[in-house]
Amino acid sequence: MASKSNIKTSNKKEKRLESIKKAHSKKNTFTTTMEDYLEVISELVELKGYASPTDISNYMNVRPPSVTKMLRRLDADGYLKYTKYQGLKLTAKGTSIANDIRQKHSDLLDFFEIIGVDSSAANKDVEGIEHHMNPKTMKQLRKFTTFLKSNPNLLLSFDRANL
Amino acid sequence: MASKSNIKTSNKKEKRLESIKKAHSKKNTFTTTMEDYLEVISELVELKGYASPTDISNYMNVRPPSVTKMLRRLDADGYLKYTKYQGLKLTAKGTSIANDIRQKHSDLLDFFEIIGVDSSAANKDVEGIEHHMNPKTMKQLRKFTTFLKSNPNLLLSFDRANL
DNA sequence: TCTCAATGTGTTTAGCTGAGAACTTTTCTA
DNA sequence: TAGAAAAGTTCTCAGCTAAACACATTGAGA
Repeated sequence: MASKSNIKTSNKKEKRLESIKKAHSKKNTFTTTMEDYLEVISELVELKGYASPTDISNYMNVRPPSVTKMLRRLDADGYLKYTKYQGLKLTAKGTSIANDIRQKHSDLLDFFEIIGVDSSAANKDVEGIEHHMNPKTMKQLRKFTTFLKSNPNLLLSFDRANL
Repeated sequence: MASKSNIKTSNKKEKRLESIKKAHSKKNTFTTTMEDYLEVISELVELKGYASPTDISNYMNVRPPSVTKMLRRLDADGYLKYTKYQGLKLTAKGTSIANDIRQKHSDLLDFFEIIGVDSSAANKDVEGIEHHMNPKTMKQLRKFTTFLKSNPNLLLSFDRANL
């Protein structure tokens, strides 16, 4: 009886530990939505020097309360420094991620243009896939695109075949 | 006063209509997870002639109750015919989607192999992006891959440059 | 200084995905 | 063929993401 009871206790403890673990690991989750926010913020800063919640709300097509919530989260996770009513500033960590994703975006667009996808469709696809490409894969793609560009005759013959 | 009251009523009616609309449109949502299930099911059927909940559970890395739930959903939305304890059968609609996604998967793998992404990384990326590629983009990519394959010397010079 | 637009907060809603426990059905085997 | 084992199902619940509404607060310009 005593041992059975101990087993039960042990199971409970395990469950408790597991939920604590989950609760903590949650902190580290970085979602594609967060990535999108960082991308938009970085572009706004480049465009007009700052990024107001209202601007972000417009570009992300979400309501201002959602923006505030996300800004607090991005701040808590160290991607930017956000002081209410005072504006925000990307940290090194946030800047790095924003640059990464913007680089991916433009590299992918580049490639899609080369293979003849019209820019409207290309943009749509890129937004979907840019969050799922490993750095290694992007590196290869970049190499390949560079190679293609350095051999314009190849592209010309593809374009001819592609009529 | 009467008019104000009318406006309120009108707003309420609008909201009611909107929620009805949402309730109905919900039916049409098709998620990437559903697409994954269809893909796995289709592959299992090809492999061993049928797809049991346990098999699906293994391949999807989820517990059986989750599988049952998804099967009921896929049935309700017309992607397959599912009779409990009796097995399932993809409908034309479900087959078409499964084929589409499997085609995308292999075309993307094909391309990644050509540009020199190792198959482990390639597989991982493909799983992420296959759900986000438009048919038009895939068509162009397919054309491009075919073009490359029909000009092996191009690939050779890329491989040389890529050492 | 007062007002109004912008911004922030707390709370609620909605959806997706998944899991555990307990039960039912089917299958296997002794 | 009975009865145990395996497979499948149902019910209930939880975690997470995302967004909206209602309301409170702030601050900049008339």
